[in-house]
Amino acid sequence: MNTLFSNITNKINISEQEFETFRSLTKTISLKRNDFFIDEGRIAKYIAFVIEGVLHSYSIDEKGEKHVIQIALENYWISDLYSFFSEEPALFNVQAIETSEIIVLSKESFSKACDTIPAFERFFRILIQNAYVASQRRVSKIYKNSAEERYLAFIQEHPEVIQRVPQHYIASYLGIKPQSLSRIRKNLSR
Amino acid sequence: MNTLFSNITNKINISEQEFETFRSLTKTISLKRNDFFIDEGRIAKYIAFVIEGVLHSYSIDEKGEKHVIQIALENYWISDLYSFFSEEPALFNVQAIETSEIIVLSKESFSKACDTIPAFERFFRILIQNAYVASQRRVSKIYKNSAEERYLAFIQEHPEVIQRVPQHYIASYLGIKPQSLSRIRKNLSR
DNA sequence: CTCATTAGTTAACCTAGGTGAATGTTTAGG
DNA sequence: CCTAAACATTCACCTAGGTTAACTAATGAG
Repeated sequence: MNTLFSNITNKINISEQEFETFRSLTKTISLKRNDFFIDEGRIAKYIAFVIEGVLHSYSIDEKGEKHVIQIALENYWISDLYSFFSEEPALFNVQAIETSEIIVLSKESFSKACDTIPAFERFFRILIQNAYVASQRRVSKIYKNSAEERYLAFIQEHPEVIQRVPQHYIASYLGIKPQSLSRIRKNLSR
Repeated sequence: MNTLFSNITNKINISEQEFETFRSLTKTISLKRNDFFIDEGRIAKYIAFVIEGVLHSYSIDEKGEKHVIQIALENYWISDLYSFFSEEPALFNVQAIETSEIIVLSKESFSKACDTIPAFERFFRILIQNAYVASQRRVSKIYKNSAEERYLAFIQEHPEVIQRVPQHYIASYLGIKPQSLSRIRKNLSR
């Protein structure tokens, strides 16, 4: 069962033939643990769909601290969408957490896809829209909930991530230090 | 000089004629201080462009706390874009801070605009994209900077807002209590 | 014009989460 | 299969920002 096909047809209606046309515009690449897919400061030429493995996006601040933005495992799209669409330098790094297999789409192929299959324009609008909503939810959660509440919500919403991703990535995603996550987990375990 | 026309032509190329077509799909409405433009829980039927005045979007959490998401003065678009595009109930309220004049576009008119003037599809993709980037920047700032740093950055980036909007809106936007903003301002003034 | 309401300030005290450092545990890769 | 590196835990101490509450200043509706 093709995971990319169902990911797309969940959002827009396209025929298998159209999907094949789209698929021919993409290529599949492998990444080893810690390989970079996108580098902060360079233009993001591709967006990726994760077939196998886990990637994450993050930025580094002036104090050298890493801040995880997104953790993407199988069946998720990841990139610096802003850089991809605007062709401005990327604000984030995107890097593999474990050995991964991804399908990548370049900006040119994206344009071709939109030209030949009009529904794709809408697909990518929805993709950004979802990313936007996710980002807004995140702002809301930071303001409304304590780190402990955010951690509990994260476990609920992403149990698979908890299984597979080292804890300090999750701490960073939640906006706290690994030590603090440790403390929170300890309190919860009583 | 038409502020809406230049707002649009900054992002896409359209003729004056096309703009007039677009303009005929919109209507202008006035809001008094505290009037609601969008209610949390109901579908956002419109997006607004502010001609005169100030609006803000916010949500209320379980503890009854208000959290300001966006403050929009002249020449800004505001709505619950997620609700507008997905036709799901709005996550936010949008309300006038002072007496305002806005141009509104309904979902149907939006579709018509996209059908008759293809470039508009792109215009709205860019609108969401910008909203998305703004939201991501906000997450970054919360994680990377202290409340004082965020306040200083806000003054830099939005001096007009500081002039015109009561301080507690800004405190809420920054994610702190009005008392804390007062304290920060006091510390800065030495 | 005026007064009730809304906005802002200050201060004493509290708490969630950061810091630094020591210690234990896993794991990737030669 | 071993070991250096990466990851996780714990603890003592610190600090930014929250809380409560009292007080002052500004302002808009009648």
